[in-house]
Amino acid sequence: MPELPEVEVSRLGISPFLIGNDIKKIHVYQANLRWPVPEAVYLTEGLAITSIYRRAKYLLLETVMGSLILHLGMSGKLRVVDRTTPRIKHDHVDIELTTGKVLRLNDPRRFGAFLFQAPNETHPLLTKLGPEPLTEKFNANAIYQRSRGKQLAIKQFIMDNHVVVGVGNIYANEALFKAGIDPRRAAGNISLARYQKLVGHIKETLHQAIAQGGTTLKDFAQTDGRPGYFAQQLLVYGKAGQPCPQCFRELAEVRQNNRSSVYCRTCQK
DNA sequence: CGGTCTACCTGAAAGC
DNA sequence: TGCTTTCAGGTAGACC
Repeated sequence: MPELPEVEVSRLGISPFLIGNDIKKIHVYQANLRWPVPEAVYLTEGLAITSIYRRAKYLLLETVMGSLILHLGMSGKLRVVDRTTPRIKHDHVDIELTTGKVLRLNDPRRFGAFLFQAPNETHPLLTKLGPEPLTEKFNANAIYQRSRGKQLAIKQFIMDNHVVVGVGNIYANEALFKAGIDPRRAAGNISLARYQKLVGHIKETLHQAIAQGGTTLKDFAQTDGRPGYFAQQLLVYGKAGQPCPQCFRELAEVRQNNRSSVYCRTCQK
């Protein structure tokens, strides 16, 4: 499922229901997510959620005793429902509030996570992450320098969490198309000027998707339970064999590290 | 270290 | 129709 825009949209969607309200009880129906759910999550029962922020694709719900950490993996969804709403298949975790609302995590593939971090600590998973893509810390100069000497394909380079977080397969494809860069090109073989273009397109693409409520394919629903928006304008992802939106020649597809890359042989070099 | 590959899990879709 | 195979938006950790 979710790429960064969906996670950000989820954050915006759930915040009004959660911030300032008390956690009544945490219900873990399936503790075997990507990592076992730690007992420490129960330390937050009885406490108010003071803020919710996002780091990469992790959501952190803060209380004075520590933060609950959520990750949606490939198939996770968050919804805010009434306490009495019956659970459905793959509803694994409920964060029940004293308001009668419940933040409910549904995740068929269980690649998601529900973890905890103590106050003034950073969970080990969050310590090695690269810059946020929508901040100044992610800029052309920095990744140009970092890419020198690398034979790694540019697509894999920008999907590396140490380089920049939050660029998943969909947006890597889209941004490379907009920047006119062949996804297979060696990262170390790309000029600063082209990195400037690429960085701009990554930021723009993510901004657009957030603004439109997150790209919605089959797995995402709005956090208040309404179905999500459908198909923002993706230019190339999932469109192999169809005409390039720019030159109308057939879009090609290759696999890189087991992930599909769709690109235009003519427009991307 | 840099780069590649597997593993985790379910379900939809495609192939036969 | 039904069985088998492939693929899916993530990413840590093992491996060479």
